Amino acid sequence: MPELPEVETVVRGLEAALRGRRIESVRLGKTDFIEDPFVLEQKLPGSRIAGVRRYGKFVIFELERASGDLTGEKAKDARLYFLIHLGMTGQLTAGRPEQPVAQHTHARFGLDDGAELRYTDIRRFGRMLVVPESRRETVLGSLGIDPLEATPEELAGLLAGRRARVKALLLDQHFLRGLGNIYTDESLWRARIHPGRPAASLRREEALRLHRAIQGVLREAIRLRGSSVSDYVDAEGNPGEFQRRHRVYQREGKKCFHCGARIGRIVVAGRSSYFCPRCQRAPRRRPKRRASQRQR
DNA sequence: CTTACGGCCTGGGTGC
DNA sequence: TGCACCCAGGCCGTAA
Repeated sequence: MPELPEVETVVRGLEAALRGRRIESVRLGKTDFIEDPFVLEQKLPGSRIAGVRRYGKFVIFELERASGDLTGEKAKDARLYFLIHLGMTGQLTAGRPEQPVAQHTHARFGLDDGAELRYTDIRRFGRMLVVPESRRETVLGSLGIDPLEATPEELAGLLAGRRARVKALLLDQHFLRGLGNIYTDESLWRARIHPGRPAASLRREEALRLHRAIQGVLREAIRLRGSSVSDYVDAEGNPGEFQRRHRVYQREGKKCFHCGARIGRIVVAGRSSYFCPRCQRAPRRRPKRRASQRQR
């Protein structure tokens, strides 16, 4: 499941392999995950890949249109953004066109050095769209801050005053951009915070610990080239290694690396949430507002 | 506005 | 061999 570290790994691989290349051809298979397939076929051939970047879980190809076909007013849209969200099972790989084509490969882009960029996606939960500069904000503008760029104060400030459960917020791409189920669970375990805690109930010290945990987990995961749980592979088609370092994710019933208690699973924000019931204490049951009810 | 929740998309894995 | 069912992440609509 591509989250921030996986997308970052893919982007670094693509950047190294594709920067400066010109797209020569586009071949599409199933297109129901593409906003407008015609625009892809129309705009991409002839474009040069000026750079490949990550924004949240999006891969962004910065494209420069050949200068010849641009005039006057349109020049400001000379820069196009080719946005790809890998969804759950999306893979973006760069290789030789003669390599066998994997099942569920729905887009192939021929490049001017003879290489081929391929998009493979079993579930097609991914997304693909081309937007001009002027529409970039519409698509990406509502996303939250990048967890690797956020300062401890920033995160603590955003969590304060929110009644939603902390895990729901961490998963919300409009709150933080880039975390998914694996890295929220791993971060919360590391910070020893129960996923069901209301965000506002976190003490300052806990919020700072969470910030530290998130950045630590993400940095290590990037260093190990992401987690390959089901389908994820990097730009060269190789799996990552961080799944070996998972401490709670999909470890229900196994021993906690901290305390030895059995890892539990509950549903929070509609997602399976793995946690250690001893290290990550459950929030107090909703206090019934009876004056007579006393604590402990 | 905020929050919670159910449903939808697709197809691999599982259990019968 | 078949088949119903569950689940995954993101998103959207609805209700409180």
